[in-house]
Amino acid sequence: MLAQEMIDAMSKRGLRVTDQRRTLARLFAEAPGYLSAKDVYDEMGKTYGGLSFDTVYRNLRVLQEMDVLEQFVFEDGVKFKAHCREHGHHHHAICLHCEKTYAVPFCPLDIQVELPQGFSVVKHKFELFGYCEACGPQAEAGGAGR
Amino acid sequence: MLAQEMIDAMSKRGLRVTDQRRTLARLFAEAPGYLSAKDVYDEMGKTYGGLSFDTVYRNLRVLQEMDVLEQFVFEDGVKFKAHCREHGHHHHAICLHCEKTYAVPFCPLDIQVELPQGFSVVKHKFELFGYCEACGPQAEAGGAGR
DNA sequence: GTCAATGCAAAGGTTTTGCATGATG
DNA sequence: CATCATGCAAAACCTTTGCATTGAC
Repeated sequence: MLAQEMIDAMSKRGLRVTDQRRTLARLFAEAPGYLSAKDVYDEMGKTYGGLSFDTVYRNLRVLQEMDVLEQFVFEDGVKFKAHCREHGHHHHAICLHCEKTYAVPFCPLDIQVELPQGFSVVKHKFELFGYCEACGPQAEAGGAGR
Repeated sequence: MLAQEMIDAMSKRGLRVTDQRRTLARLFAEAPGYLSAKDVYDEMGKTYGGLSFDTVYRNLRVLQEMDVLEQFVFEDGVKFKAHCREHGHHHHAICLHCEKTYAVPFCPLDIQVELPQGFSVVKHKFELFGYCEACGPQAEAGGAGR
């Protein structure tokens, strides 16, 4: 998602386009992978001296509620990335090194999965973790495993 | 997993079997679903007056490191349950109402999933969320969704 | 000018750590 | 009786909330 698209989305929904939000949009548009609230705070802090944590949280939340950002609960905390442009239902392969995500069009539920007796599925998760072509398995040593 | 098995596992690994750990084992052996640290604290607090949070956390961590307990990161926090007895690789269907988990023997990776170019998989998740036969879809209203 | 966004301060919740006390093997 | 587990207190951490000020439209 381009920074401009995110900004337009905010504007269209009646949110005010501030300097900070422009920078936030650019940050996520350019980020290769996921960013935690702290990542965002640190990165934005370089530009904005008196930046405060609550503003970062507020903006992350607003943007997530607008579907501009996607939230993902990692074992070491919540992180965000720009909403992916992939159309239709799909899943993700996430690189443990660069945390970039790749679309996986296949969905396990499209085939006949044997469910527990009488279980009705509401939601499902299917995620692959590993190393992408660019990072390669050699990245494993210093990887972001866990 | 039976409470006695958990206790034996602790003993075997040189941990001391205290009253509290016995109760903890029983609690997880009897719990239908997942328990958060707070759930455990509240439940154990009924029996132990001066129970402290740090002890609960310490024991949960120790038991998890010993593979007696399984940890699961829900969107609303970390929860624990007794390690499941299912043999071999499998996945889980989790009831959003009672949080009980059911084994799903099928694994998506057993069939030919088209992966991103050059992606090497290290780990994967496949989880189903919904309502089990006992709870039924009617539980949805008061369910533990989110 | 009006209303939303920000910064500041403070609070709430969760999890961890250090140290004296008490219980287990 | 040596050591580990516990309770207590306090801290660290993450996230949220209320209020005055600043800035966008």
